[in-house]
Amino acid sequence: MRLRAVAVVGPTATGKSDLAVELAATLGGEVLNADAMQLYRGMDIGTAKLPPAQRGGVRHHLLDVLEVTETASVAAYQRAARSIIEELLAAGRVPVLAGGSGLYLRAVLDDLQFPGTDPEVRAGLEAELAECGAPALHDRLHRLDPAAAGWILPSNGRRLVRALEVIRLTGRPFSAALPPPGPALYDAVLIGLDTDLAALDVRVDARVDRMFAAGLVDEVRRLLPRGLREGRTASRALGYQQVLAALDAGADPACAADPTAQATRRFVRRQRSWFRRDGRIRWLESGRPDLLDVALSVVAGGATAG
RNA sequence: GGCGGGUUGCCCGAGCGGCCAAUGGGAGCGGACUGUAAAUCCGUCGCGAAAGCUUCGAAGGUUCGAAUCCUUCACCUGCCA
Repeated sequence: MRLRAVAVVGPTATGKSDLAVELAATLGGEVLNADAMQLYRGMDIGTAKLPPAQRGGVRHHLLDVLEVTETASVAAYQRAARSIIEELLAAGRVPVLAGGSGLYLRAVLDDLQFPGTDPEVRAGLEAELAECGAPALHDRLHRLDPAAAGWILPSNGRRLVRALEVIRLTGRPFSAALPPPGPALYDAVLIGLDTDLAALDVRVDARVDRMFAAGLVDEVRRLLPRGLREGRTASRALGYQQVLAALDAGADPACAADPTAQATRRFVRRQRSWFRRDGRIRWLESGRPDLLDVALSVVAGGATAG
């Protein structure tokens, strides 16, 4: 069998991590995390990070590589992931990506190029956004780069800031739009795990309950002195965000379970709408008894079991 | 027992005679997405394809016209006893 990368994708709570471990174990590979929040050291329970004991002896990469105070970055992730993938392939090992961060996955598997960033330019634009509002930025973008202004809504401050930042830094229009999925790099096979929405919702609820029972609140408390609150990305993670809000409100943090489950259910829907339009993904029913076998045959090449 | 305040669409909550199927937020449903992506943002959201129909605790009433005014009833709630 020729050496190719594998990516296990799909919404939360479908069993991606477990399948990835099994695939890696069987194929002689290693797992690469493709989940923006599992990048963080100390964020274990709430991100459903596979505990070392459950990694089946398979080496995992890109877990615990950021402090909660650090802001995550797709571009940095892209560089790191690619360099690991290339090393693995060179060593004859199969890279198995697993995660639910759609943009991160595409950054690795597609030819996306992220123009640079500059903290000062960014800060300036963000200040302007706060003062003048998004529509003002959109007006400016419209003058500088009508194409970009056409596909970024006047209300989306975040993306307007980024577009203007790129233009200022590169002096060129920021016309980059997400390309339609082409052949994946590393000859990657994309395996999607999903199941009936109602069933998924039930699994999400149960999973959130388990997280709180397993000590998510304590985990958040432990991360506070390490700067969780100041972390731009980490403080927004599902569960962590809700526990922080409860603590701030002087409420019982255990009450954060409900909003966490709710937010997670909404997240699942966003993930689906992201992955759904990637025609390269071979969707498999999460939890089917022969999952590993079917996945292996998909990896082996084009088998139409499904 | 006495004097108040309240009851609005799945939830919270505006409206206080016509411009109200009823501001806004949340949830739900759908969608977008190139350096915070578990982020950010958009649409939709009583029923109906439409004409139109049925809503603002209940029943009456006043008015050309009421969620908005009056009466009674039910329930919730504040203060004084």
